[in-house]
Amino acid sequence: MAVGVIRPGGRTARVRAAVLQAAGDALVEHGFDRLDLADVARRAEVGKTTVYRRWGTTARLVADLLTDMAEQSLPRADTGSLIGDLRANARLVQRTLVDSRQGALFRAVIVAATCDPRTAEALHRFYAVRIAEWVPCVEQAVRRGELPSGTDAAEVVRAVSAPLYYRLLVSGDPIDRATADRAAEAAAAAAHAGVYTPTSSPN
Amino acid sequence: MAVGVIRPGGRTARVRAAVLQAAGDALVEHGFDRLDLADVARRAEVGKTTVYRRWGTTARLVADLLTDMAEQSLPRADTGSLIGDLRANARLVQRTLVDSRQGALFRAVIVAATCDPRTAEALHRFYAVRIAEWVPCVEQAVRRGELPSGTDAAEVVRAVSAPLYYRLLVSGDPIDRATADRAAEAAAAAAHAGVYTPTSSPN
DNA sequence: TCACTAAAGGTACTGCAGTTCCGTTAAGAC
DNA sequence: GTCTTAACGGAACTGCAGTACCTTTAGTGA
Repeated sequence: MAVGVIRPGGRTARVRAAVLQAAGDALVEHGFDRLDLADVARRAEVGKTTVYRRWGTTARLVADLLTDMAEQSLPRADTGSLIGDLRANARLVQRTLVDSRQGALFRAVIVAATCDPRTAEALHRFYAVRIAEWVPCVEQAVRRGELPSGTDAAEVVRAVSAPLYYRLLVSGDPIDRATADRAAEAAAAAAHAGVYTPTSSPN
Repeated sequence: MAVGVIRPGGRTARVRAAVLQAAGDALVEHGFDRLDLADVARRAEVGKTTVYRRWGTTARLVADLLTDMAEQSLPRADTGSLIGDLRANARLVQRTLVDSRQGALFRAVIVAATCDPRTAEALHRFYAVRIAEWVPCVEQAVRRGELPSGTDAAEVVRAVSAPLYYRLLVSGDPIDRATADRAAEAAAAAAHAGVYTPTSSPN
């Protein structure tokens, strides 16, 4: 066998899957600050040396978890109207952040990103993928004439999520369905008013 | 002297001030994850035992730092128009988050809040104070007839900050002045459309 | 099926964050 | 001033996260 050949098949992949699963569980239970690689190894029934060798730090393990999460993207909605699509997106984000497992996981992952540049990059890629998935909703609305042409679609999608993440991380206010709907309506209203077109600057 | 008397004067206050200053410096330099109480003690020229005894953990030290920060609130603007006031607020937040010291400090403090419930409470109080400071801008706009009566003023103020914090913590997109202005305009447009009135649900 | 070696596993070690213990300093009541 | 004790300080200790080193397992080309 040739020297330096990478072996992704079988065991290696199995170990990665087990460790990422265990890492997710540990993050949900203790949060990122109490994440211990030896504990992850125990849960994954894998040698702790392996975890330290392949990932090195908790932040880089989370970065790998994120690239894994980015691959399982959820499909966007297509309700036929902008507000319907944005509301569907807002409610999806709301449900995710409120869910005890997913919410804890997202919080942990965002914290991890502030500790390591590579993890931050993985997080930004993850959200770039998620946002790109919903961009067509806004582009369709522009084509239907619901929104001014030149509207920055990605910015509209970001505007829907922003108030929900703000509550999760900053203000601590509850994230209920009404909040989600308001976030969708606010983004739609601002887009209608032409706030997200590059040229205009109303008032 | 009576038993159990608290001694806040002189030394105790001096130690607290020195430690909080040192904690801020350390947070800006290393971030919350690499915050070491022994290092803080060294910077503050204070015994490390003292820091461990009075604060115990890094998260609780940050909580104390936050209550200290909440006391030095910045005055709100009064430009005479809603969009003027909101833009002033957005630009203030933008400058704060972009500033290398303040930005790092806010990031660290938000991370710390995810690690300890008491720190989270301190963070939420801090933002409650900051938001309350700007609420009158929106209330004045309602009185001037710029916005529908019944508008949730605090929600409008939160809506201005949300996109900026979303970029800081989640998407990683740059936070420039144009972003700040757009955040202010979006909040104003949504408020105009009646999104932040409890009864209505446009569309 | 065999030979080669990438990758995993086990165990003993080390450094340092966090604790304990006890002596010292100074705030504040009288 | 003087006495009490809250609060600080130094130094030795401990437990565990992270490392080093060597052995074992199993993926893959021939």
